[in-house]
Amino acid sequence: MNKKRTTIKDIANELNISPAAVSKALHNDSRISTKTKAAVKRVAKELNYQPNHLASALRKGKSNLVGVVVPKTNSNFFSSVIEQLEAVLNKAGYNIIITQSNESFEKECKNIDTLLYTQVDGIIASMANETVDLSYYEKIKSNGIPLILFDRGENDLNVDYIGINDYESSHLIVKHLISKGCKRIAHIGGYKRTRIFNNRIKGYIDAIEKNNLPIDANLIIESSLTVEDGRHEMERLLELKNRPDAVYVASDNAALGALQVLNEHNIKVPEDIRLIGFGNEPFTSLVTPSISSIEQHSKDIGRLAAETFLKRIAEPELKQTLNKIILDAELIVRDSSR
Amino acid sequence: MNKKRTTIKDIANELNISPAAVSKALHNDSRISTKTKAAVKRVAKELNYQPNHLASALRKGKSNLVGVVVPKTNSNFFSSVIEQLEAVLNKAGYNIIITQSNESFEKECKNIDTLLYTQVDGIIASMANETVDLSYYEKIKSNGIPLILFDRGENDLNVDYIGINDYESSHLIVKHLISKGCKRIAHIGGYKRTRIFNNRIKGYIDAIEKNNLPIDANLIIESSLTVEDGRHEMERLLELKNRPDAVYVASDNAALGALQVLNEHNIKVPEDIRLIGFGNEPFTSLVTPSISSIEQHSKDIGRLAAETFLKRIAEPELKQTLNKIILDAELIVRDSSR
DNA sequence: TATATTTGCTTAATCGATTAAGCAAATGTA
DNA sequence: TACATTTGCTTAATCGATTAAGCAAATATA
Repeated sequence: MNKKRTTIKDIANELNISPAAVSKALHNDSRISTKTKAAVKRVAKELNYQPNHLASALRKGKSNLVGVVVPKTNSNFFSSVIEQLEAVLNKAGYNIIITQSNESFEKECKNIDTLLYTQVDGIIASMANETVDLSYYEKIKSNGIPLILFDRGENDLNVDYIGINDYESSHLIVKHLISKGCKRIAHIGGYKRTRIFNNRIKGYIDAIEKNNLPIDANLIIESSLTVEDGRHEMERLLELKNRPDAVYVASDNAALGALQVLNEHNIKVPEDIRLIGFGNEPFTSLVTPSISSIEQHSKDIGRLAAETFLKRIAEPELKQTLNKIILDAELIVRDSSR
Repeated sequence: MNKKRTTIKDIANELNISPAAVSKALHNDSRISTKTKAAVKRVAKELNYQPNHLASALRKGKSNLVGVVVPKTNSNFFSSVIEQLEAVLNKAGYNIIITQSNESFEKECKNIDTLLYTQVDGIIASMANETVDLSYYEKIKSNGIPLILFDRGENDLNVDYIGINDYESSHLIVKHLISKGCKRIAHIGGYKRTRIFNNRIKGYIDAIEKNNLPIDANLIIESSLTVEDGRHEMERLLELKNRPDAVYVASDNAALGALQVLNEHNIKVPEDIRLIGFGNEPFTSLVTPSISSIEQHSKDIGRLAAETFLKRIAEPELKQTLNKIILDAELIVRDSSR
């Protein structure tokens, strides 16, 4: 077993030239003869040379690593965003380090520290539900590396952001439900402190008012949007004297929980109550009845986030400003609201 | 904005001592006085010193990064394994780089190259469905860094492996179904070339024979186990003159597809046909009827994989041998087979 | 008191690749 | 022919932290 890895020095010795010449040859420097380049590349292959990334990263002051912070990778949305990030960034010579916050603020801070410590060249993040204190994100900015937010972002940070139009999504949903004859539309939403959920709530309220329906505080609920939350809040809605005839849930998981409860109570969906989720996770089309939902264009978001990062790296003189890319959301109508 | 980061040299200058002393003080070397250590740490804090990971990694010959290769992060199984890997390895000072193969052999090879190039100290992997050629994994071994496989592994590589007892799982399932009176049990499995799926098939066949039921080749199917495959293969099973009275599907996704088809055909589950999946993904308890499945103990697998890696690092003299940790699987009985 | 040991630091080499500076030979230009 | 430029390489410094080797002062031991 060859204990030691091949270095440029080994190649240099083999050919009786200097390591510097080898380095330049491998980078196709114009001041190296074609003959030498060929020889270097041949020997490099023979000795199975693998460049030492740490050494060049140290010397060049950049690691070619991009840190990614997401709440959890097990949703189709995040894994699909990550897939695109990887595809675009790999092509540009970057690798990504993925970390999960599990929706915990504390874990998120640890992850950011870890990434900064690993000398990443930039961070692409989507915030945990819990995150309100932005000091750790300010830390990234003051470190001088690009910070790109997606989906769960925050205007106050004044950085690049890519997401969908949450406010408009709510309008799409309410309009659709009203067109189906609904008059009492409930909203099981996320917490207002998270900007995207706040936008969905605001969109919901404005759309209801715009369509001359009354606002009923009992029909507007904030939660963490887990399956369990969906179950619990749906049970509560069913206890109301005046039940809703439609429920707009701000996540597919919570919508799934709500659907279970409706099924258990033998309430017909969509006939008795119409249901709409958010995120267009694959299971929405697989459950019975299938759940209408909002497509978030995860692939576009991933691609745009990666491209935005590369743009920042290419033009570091551009000063960081709030630069939002907002994609149009799309309502996918399925059986639960037909 | 402080362009330059603080280095040990800056601290050394501030205190008029050598950089070497600073390095030792920060590592609590016994040959540095308590006074100096305190001063160094105070100044390090004042100047907001962040150690340069690349430099120490280069010098020490290790990056403290561990590469992870999985087919896709969007299942609960893999994201849960990754969560545990991260937890255990972070505690030991390692960070992880996650890559997804998307079940593509080509992508998997690229990922491995990328990880080796990034100088990871080890690789923890679960193979893509497509992977048959093991040369890339041999490349990892010949690189001298530990390789740990989990779930989708391969005996021929002679490395550490952590997984559940697939063969025994099939026995559990068949036994359970027979206890419910089933006599024609079908198996929608994965491809035999993947060891775990082959073991499930062998376990299924042996269990059927052990219970004196006839083997019917029409009831044994190989596929990629996606939702679509589950749908398609279930349709085919329903076309048989002699329909099965139970279906054991080797993945939850495919089981979900099968369940959809059964629902669409108004075939009652479990009364007419019993159904069992594999993996215990959260949605199995959420669909109607809920799907019986095999719990794979993802958290244990993640923890054990991480610990195995750390053991290899701690005792590099131990020579790589086939070292399998096989966990007992657990059958979770739900409505689809009750 | 004379010698041995310990303490607390410094010096300098090192990890491997990159790159500014420089030099000799080859080639071009007047 | 005399000088300028280009070509093709070498030398040596550098990135920042670590560490073997060494040295002087302080302390211990006989």
